[in-house]
Amino acid sequence: MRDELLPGTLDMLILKALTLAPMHGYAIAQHLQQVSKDVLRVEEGSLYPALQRVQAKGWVKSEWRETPNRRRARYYTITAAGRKRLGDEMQSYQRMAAAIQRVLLGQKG
Amino acid sequence: MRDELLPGTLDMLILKALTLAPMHGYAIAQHLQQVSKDVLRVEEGSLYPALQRVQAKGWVKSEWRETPNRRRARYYTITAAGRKRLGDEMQSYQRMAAAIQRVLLGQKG
DNA sequence: TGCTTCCCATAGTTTATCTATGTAAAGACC
DNA sequence: GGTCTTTACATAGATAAACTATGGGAAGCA
Repeated sequence: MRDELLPGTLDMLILKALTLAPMHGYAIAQHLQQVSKDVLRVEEGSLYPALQRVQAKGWVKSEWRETPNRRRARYYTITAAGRKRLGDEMQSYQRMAAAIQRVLLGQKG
Repeated sequence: MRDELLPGTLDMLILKALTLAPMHGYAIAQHLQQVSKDVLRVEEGSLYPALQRVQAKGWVKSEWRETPNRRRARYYTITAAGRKRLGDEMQSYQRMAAAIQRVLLGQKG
């Protein structure tokens, strides 16, 4: 197991965060860390490549804006395709998480 | 999300399976698939490298034996270090799985 | 002036999994 | 006797994801 993140879940978590509001990268990381009670920590070296990834797939779009603090930041917005994708990923994830629980708890198949 | 497995969980699942009994690779794959109700499918190209990985770390040991079918197979047994490791990995996994659920369900941190 | 926080980004490495492929033996079927 | 399926192990090469390390810059505060 890695340290701060379950591999394969980052894109999903990013998309989920963006359903609440358009956000810049830094805010996404803060949000995930806060909601997860400090369990999920997204390194910048994971976050920004991931944002480029999901944008390249058409799941989010982005634009430069000014933050409330008067700083420039790239705001990401989830697209319709992104919402569709999020639904698929969540379903797949829940399926696997439930399956793993069955294995770990030693329940009968 | 990948297709058949949550990345980062395979070693843990293998170790968990081996707490039930020593098993050969093929049996481990069958066991995981069955207990997970066909959700978890471990490809051979993932399984055997993983078995070498956990053996190299000292979490399992192995020996050639004869199966009930009179075939030769390499049986893997979990070690004390492996049980310790399994406990750590399960705890870490449960922590992250719970954190991800909080994000996906939109609960407050 | 210097420190901290906010914010973006990339290069290079590591790790994990998958695809594809090869070997081989047992048993069933024809 | 020949073929197919199942059981069983293994590796090479590709792909993808995440990490470490590093760089820049602007705002605000001491």
